[in-house]
Amino acid sequence: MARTINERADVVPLIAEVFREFGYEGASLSRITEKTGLGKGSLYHFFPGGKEEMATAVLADVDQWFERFVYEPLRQDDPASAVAGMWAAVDGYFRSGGRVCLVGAFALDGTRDMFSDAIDGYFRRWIEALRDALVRHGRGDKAATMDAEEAVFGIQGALVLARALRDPSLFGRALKRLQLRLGV
Amino acid sequence: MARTINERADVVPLIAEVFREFGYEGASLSRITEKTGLGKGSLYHFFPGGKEEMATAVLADVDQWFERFVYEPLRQDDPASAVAGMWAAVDGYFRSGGRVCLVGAFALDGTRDMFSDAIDGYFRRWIEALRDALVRHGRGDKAATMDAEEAVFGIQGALVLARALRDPSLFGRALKRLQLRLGV
DNA sequence: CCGAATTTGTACCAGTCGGTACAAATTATA
DNA sequence: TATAATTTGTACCGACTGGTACAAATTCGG
Repeated sequence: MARTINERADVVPLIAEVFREFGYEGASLSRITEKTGLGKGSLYHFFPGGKEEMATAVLADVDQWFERFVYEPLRQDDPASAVAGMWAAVDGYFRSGGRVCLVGAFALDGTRDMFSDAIDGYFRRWIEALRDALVRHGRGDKAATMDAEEAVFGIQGALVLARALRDPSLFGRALKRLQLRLGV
Repeated sequence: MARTINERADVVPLIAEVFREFGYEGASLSRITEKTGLGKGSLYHFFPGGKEEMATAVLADVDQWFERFVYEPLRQDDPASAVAGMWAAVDGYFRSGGRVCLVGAFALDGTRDMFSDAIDGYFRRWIEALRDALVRHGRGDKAATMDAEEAVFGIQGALVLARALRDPSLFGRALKRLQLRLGV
């Protein structure tokens, strides 16, 4: 019938927003069609696997972003500037606390079992990349692991709390605090 | 038809488990029926307001538990022992990372808007009670607030990460770390 | 400009959702 | 034991769920 300018890649971030806002179960196809402007025909053309494939695509998209702007720099760049870049990237990505972590949200309920590999990989590689940078910066192996874990779960908790209290500014405060703790 | 030993109060924790496991949207009445062994008739007898009233009751139950075993001691008991008691209570309540925070889970998706007062109050009173204890212990006002915030969002983030990585032991490590940070 | 491939809207499906109605069964009161 | 109040199972409701089928519209290759 019609050809719009939408490619699959253009739609993924829109679908991501719906998942972020309502969770996997709450993200109904009707809400997704509403947000994307695509009918079921187009949606199932792009994602023959339906809702599950949409979520997989969204998770892959998120993963790709972090891989490129966070993990890879942590592994390759100068440790100090890579870590500094991480805090900036994270603050930007989560809109200074106004946005929630989709992977963290999926992890909390039964959705996790559907996407456990993607969810596990996202956090594991984040922690490993950060630990790697800390070690290269001179921190001991054990301490670096703990520090990396603390930074990552600190970010997740700050997102939860900022949203629960409807106080995005808490996220910025928390990032500052975590940054100081890391001492890099 | 039948009279079982179930009182409303006995059913609430069971319903809580369903919400914890599947989230608000994913907790269907059929799952709740299955878990509790109660038919719709009984369920709507106890909770005329339906699913929403069940969630309200569950949140009130959680709140009551924390008020009694965490907030109240923090406000009234000797600061050092109350804070120590908090870590023990939290570790026990969340089953050393094997259990998720229902309030945190609700906070992350669209469910928050339905129960924002309960969610907001749970975290706000927790932080305030902890700050209060820290101040009585000699910490300055500003620093105590930051410390309290960090402890609470640290716990939340540790729960997210422990579940995401399927590694409950991470929660214990995190609690230890947060406890040291607090220095009480 | 024509035919093939792609893209899309719409109607429809069975299943499940939360919720209601109500009679039957059980318990409590006397 | 008779009766009133409580508790419960079940059938049913309209709405919505994710998903399928398919023909019409559009775009693209020649």
